[in-house]
Amino acid sequence: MRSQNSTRSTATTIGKAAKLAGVGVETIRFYERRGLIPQPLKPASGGFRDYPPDTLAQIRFIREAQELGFSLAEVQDLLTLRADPKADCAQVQRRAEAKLAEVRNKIERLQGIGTALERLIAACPGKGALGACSIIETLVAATDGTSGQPNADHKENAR
Amino acid sequence: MRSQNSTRSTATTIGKAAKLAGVGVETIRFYERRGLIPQPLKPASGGFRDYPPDTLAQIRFIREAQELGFSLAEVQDLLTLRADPKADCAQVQRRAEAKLAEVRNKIERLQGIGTALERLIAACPGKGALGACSIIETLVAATDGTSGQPNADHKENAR
DNA sequence: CTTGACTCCGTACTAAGGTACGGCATGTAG
DNA sequence: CTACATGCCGTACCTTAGTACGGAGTCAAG
Repeated sequence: MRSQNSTRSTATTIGKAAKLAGVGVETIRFYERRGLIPQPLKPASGGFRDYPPDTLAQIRFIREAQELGFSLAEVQDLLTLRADPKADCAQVQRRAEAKLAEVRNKIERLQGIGTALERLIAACPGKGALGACSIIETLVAATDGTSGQPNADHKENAR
Repeated sequence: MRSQNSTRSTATTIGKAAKLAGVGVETIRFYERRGLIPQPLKPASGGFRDYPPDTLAQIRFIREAQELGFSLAEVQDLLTLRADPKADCAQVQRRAEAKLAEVRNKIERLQGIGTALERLIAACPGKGALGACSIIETLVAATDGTSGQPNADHKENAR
């Protein structure tokens, strides 16, 4: 039983926070150390830290961005877009636009892989041996990237 | 000055391969060790390995997929979709479809982040202090994610 | 034939992103 | 009140994905 601050909402301690955000307790502590999320101060009255929903959302965001190919450093970058109250908006806008371009680029490239997979699926007759089902060829055709032709006379580059 | 030999052009040794694929020599060796790419055998006549364009394409594909959030293990998974000549097509198709679903999911989530960024950009008046520019809030609204909170009494508590 | 750049191979080290562990403090249940 | 789960904190360890290094061997030019 608590005497002070007796709202019956069972404070979100780190363990619950971890469960709610879908990460491990240690991960939260790690993010705190890295400065990716703020560490809630423990109540002066003593006891455990209480993680606000805000921070939980932030943790989920971190994981989300990470799974989509952003490093923690980049995520931090994204986070400062909102975390810095003294940056002026124009600057934030520029950075946001840069990130947006990155995101759109990622989307396009993923669509390239998606298209390649679709073709691969379509190309397979559904049964029997394959051997000609090449995502890479399809992918290269879909996305390209300085490809080389098979059997091409490949001279150049003397050292 | 090189020999005027049309059928035989300076073999693509590992160094050139690395340059062509945009990775380091050591990375190629690492991929070989991991079984992500085949290691060309050295010519019986002695000398250096010759990397076929096929393998170069594969290396580029690996990097591509990796930057889009696939681990090397997952990339390997993608690669076996075409590398295994004795898997029957139906099975490959199933796996390809699963991967395609993953890809589409990634795209959707990226679009969520993209939308959030767009809103962030639009919301900023262009000048002045912000404080209300929150990608996370926007993002959470756009993508959501495990919106299950057991009787959360919390709203705005600490700041 | 010598030089120098490059290959080959094994082992070792690094960086990022966590995970685990041990010891003590502190809330809650029985 | 006592047990026990959980919080707190620091340090150590792990996995993934490379990088670097050292001492050979090899090729191509000068």
